[in-house]
Amino acid sequence: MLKISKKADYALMALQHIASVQFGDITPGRVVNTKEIAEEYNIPLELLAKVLQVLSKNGLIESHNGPKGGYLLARSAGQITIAQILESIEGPLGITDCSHEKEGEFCMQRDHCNIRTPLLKVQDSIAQLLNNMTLEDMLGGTPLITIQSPSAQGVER
Amino acid sequence: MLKISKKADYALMALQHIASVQFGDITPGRVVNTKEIAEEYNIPLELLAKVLQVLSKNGLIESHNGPKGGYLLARSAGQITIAQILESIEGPLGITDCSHEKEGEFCMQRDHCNIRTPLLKVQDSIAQLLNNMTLEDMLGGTPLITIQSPSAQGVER
DNA sequence: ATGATCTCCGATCAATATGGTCGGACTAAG
DNA sequence: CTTAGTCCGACCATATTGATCGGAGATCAT
Repeated sequence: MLKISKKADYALMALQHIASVQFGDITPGRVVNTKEIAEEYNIPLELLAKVLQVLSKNGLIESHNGPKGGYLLARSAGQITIAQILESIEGPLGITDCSHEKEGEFCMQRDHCNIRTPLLKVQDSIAQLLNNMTLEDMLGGTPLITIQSPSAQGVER
Repeated sequence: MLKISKKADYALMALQHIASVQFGDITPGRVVNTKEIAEEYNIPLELLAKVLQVLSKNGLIESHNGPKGGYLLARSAGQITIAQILESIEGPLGITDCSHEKEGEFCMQRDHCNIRTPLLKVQDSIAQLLNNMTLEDMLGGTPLITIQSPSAQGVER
């Protein structure tokens, strides 16, 4: 339960990769294209492309067209939260259907609903959790990808 | 994103209702049947029935067959956690596909995966949150349902 | 300047999971 | 023994997700 979609998974992997390349010590500032990521992580190329499109559209990354083109983080890794990434792909956080009810629309159970308040509390807790975690935290937490470079030039955050 | 299924919603509503009846001051220990819950909360009868079957099968509630039959909480409200309820309906908690990988099966991205560890951390936090919240907490948080028929115990509305 | 190639982009199709429904089996009261 | 009421298990329709295809735009090499 509460499984996030594959697309969201791919988005996280891709952004982590872009961040590690862009802010790494090997080739800082390098532009990275879709194909590179897809091959590195065995992600279907076209699907990943679509995911990156959405991230670009939502202002998380910048796209550069043409040969030698690719993607670039729109802001620093510390300024991109997990919540922002997931919401870009899967839409706003909502444990229940009635989380974002507009004025005038109610779920069929609303009038006698007994679980709305406590569930919203749970939702807030999760939101807080995801908002306090950034891409930078992900870089530090796990061993970074290591591109085949014989001179292992210490990769750190 | 991270939306829980309707069935899980219904399960929570039903259990909250059963608990509030069983441990309430009006008719303590009363058995409550599917129809009563379905009508009270406008839930499709047959679907709710299926949900309750699963809860019964998983040992959260006890079923009593025949006329005057119905369901009863298997243990006290304080001993039933939200996590147990949700997992009964939607299966074990798993943010990612690789959360419960058996020995020998790996996702296609596993060898270079860079997000597994941090995501598992997030998952643990959510699990802790859901495990620390019980049905009893839900009873206290919201105004209890009020059956509007002090005289007749039976058909209303 | 121009061609060609490489990139991103939008619309389309299949697979899975969910929401919802139907008829049968059992139990216990009258 | 009859009968009404309950739980139970298998079935179908729909919606969301996963994956795919061809086209438009931009940059570099000639």
